[in-house]
Amino acid sequence: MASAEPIVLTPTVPKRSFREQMHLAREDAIVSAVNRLLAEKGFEAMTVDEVAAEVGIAKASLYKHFSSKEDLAAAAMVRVMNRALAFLDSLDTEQPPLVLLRRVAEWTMEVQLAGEMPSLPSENSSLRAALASCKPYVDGLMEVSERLGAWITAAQTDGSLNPALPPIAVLYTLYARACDPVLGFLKGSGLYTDAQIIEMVLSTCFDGLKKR
Amino acid sequence: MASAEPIVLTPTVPKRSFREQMHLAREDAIVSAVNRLLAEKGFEAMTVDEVAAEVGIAKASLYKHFSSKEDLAAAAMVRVMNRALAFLDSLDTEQPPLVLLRRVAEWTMEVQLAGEMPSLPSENSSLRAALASCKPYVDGLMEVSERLGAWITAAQTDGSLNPALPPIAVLYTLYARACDPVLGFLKGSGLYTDAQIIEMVLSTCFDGLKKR
DNA sequence: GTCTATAAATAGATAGAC
DNA sequence: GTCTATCTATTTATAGAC
Repeated sequence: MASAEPIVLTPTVPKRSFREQMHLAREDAIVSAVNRLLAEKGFEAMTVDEVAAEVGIAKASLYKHFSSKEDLAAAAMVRVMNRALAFLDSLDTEQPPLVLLRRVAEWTMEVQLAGEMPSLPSENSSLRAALASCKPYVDGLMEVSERLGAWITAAQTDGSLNPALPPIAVLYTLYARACDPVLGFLKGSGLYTDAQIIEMVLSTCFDGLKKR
Repeated sequence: MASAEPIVLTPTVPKRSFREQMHLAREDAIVSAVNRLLAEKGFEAMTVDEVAAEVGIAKASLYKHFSSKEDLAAAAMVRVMNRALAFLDSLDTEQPPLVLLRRVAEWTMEVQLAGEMPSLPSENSSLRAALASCKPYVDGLMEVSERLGAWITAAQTDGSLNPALPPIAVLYTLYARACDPVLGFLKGSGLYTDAQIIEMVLSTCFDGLKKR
């Protein structure tokens, strides 16, 4: 009968929630390591052994969380995309669209200089296919693209952005700046602070090399 | 005695020259394949087996010409550098320095769209070390940098290039445009011709995204 | 879910015949 | 110098005990 059952001091709901939190925390640590390695050496040069070593768990345990190296990398890409969306949400949309676009470019460069921006997979990498069939990634990318696209056309309408450029060219240019090797080059020169580097690249991006 | 020696109908000098030509032709074919694969998938994803297959020779034969994968890639990088130097030599230096710089950027983009521009090795790739200790490459890179550097300062002096930018930032920006993923993005969209793509990226590079 | 141990495939590089 | 065959190390991924 029911009266024979012992009193349970730790209810199952909080307990499962705690376990889930632990689970998510562990996965977050994994994704962080992947993200860092992806930024440092790219998908091909990154090994699953390195990831496991950096997280401090056995490689086999990794595969309980993610079923392949591509899955691992895709999770990191999804997180970056979500970070981007969160940043877009944090912006004051009352500002002029050009200012918003500039803030976005600035943010991507900060992320890159922090060593947290995964470099793009080359055109026919196995990661490309995995990303293309990863709904959270594709959805996130589309969402970001639509929001930026709206600001781009708005900035072209208000006359601050060059209206001769197709919006898609502007969008791709901003994406490319997020992984621009110029940042690493200038950082490697040791001549400038991160802030100076970002200012210079923002200037070349929005104002161009020619004198104004 | 000497009178007993047979008459040699094929002198050794032309024969060795012919053999050397064959040798160089073979090596050129190898370097071409490496160059193409390097442009297509990067150093890490390129395999020596692929190179051998593309050239149509056995892998072991490759290693008679080049002692390692890094050597193979370095040879391709050296050739690109020499192509760049040859292009610089072909320019009419009577033109304004800004025009010269624009022509250089245009040329690098043409090479990239032709699938012949090797992508940059990531910061701590094994290729980096190999290149750093490859004198022909380092010398070529320095020569190119010095020539471009002279044009950059000249263009800043004559007021056509933004004088607020450190010349090294301009130089690195031009190098980065040579491997700009925007070209591949736009090409992949299928919306524009190669000439249109180059024109757009040249515009964003020199004129910036903002309206002038 | 974590571990140790190992499978299975592939990489770069070499041996040795011709 | 070119080939076939092989070595050695590494890599992705899994088996199976706990």
